[in-house]
Amino acid sequence: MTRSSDIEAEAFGPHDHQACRAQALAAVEAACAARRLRMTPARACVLEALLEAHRAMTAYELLDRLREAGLGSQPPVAYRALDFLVRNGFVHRIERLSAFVACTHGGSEHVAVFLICRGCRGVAEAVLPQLGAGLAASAAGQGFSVERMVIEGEGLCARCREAEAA
Amino acid sequence: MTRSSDIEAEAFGPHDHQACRAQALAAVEAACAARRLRMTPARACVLEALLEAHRAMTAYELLDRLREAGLGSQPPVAYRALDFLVRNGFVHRIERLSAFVACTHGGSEHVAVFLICRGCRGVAEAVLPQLGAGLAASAAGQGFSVERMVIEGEGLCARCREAEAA
DNA sequence: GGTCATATGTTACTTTATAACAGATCGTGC
DNA sequence: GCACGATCTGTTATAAAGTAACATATGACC
Repeated sequence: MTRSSDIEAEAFGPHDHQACRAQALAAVEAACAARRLRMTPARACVLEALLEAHRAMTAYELLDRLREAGLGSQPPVAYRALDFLVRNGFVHRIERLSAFVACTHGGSEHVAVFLICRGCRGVAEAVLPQLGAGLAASAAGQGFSVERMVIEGEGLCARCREAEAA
Repeated sequence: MTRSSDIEAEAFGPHDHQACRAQALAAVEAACAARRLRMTPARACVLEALLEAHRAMTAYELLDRLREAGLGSQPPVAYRALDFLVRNGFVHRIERLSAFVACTHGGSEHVAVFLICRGCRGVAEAVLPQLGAGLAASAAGQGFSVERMVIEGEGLCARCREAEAA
C-alpha cells in the first residue's frame, strides 16, 4: 500500500501490474459480496478491460470488448455496465476525456484527484482527503452543498514529455 | 472586488448583475485591445449571451443565439467562437456539463474552481491560487507536468436545496 | 494594392449518450 | 415449486456534442 496523502504517479511508472489488478479485483468482489451487488458477465467484462488497460477507455472502446466477448453490441449495454460500476465506486468517469478508468482505491466513496497524460492517456489516481473536505466546507459556508467533486489535471507524464522533446 | 481566496457563491445570490456584466465586458475589451485580439460579431454574441445568462450554456444553445442574430447556423460557428473565448481565458468550459460559462476573473490565466448547481445550472467561480499551485507541485514531484487543471464541485445551491426539500 | 494570416460559411460526418419498451432472470416469501 | 417484484438484458431509434475538410472572405501590414 502506497501513501495516499500525496499524488502517486505509479500508473506512469513501472509497477506490479498483475498484482495491482488482482488486488483491485479482489476488493471489488469483496464489496459486491458485502453489499449484495450483482457482478454480471457484462459488468465483469468492462471492469476487467479497464483493469487490464490501466488507462482511460471510452464507452465505445469498452463496447467493442463486450461485442468480442459476445455480451452485447449496442451502446446501452456498455453504458449500463458503466453506470453500475461508477455508481458503486469501482470505476471513475474522467470528465475531461469522456472516458472511464478503474478505481485503484477500493470502491468506497472518496474524492479522487486524477492526473491525465494527454500523450498515453494513462491516468494516475490519488486520494487527498483534506482537499475534498476543505473545498466542500468552503462551499458549504456559502450555502452550497457539494455532492460530487471532480479534480483533474491534464498534462504530460515524464515518459511522454521525453518522447515529445525528442 | 470580492475576496478571491475563498469560494464566493455570488452567482447564486442577489448581486448587481448589470454591473458584473459590464465589468466583465470591459475587462474583455481591454484585454482584446492590449493583446491585439479581434472581437468579431460572432464572438461578441456568444460572450454576451453567456454574460447575460450567468449560467452554463451548451454550444448548441449558443448556436441558437447566433442563428437568431443572423450570425451563422452551423455548429462550427459556435465552436470556433468558443474556442477563441476559451483560449484567451474569457470563457471557461465546464467539463461536467459539456457547457460553457463566462469568466468572472478578468481573462488572465488562472486555475479556477467551479461550483455547479444541478438545479438551476448556475455556476460560481472562485480562484484559489494556492490550491492549483499545490496540486501542480505535488504532481511535478512525480515527473508529471500539469498544463491544465479542472476543479468542479457539483451539488445544490441554497435556493435549489430549499426548492427540492419543498 | 499585394499578400499572408486570420476569420467565416458550409457540407458532411464522427463520437458520445439516452429514451423507451419488450423480454429474461434473480431473490424472496409463501 | 412457484408467484411476485425488482433488477438486468436486448434492441430500435434518436438526441446531443464535436470535428474534418475545403472554399471564400476579410483584415493588417508592408
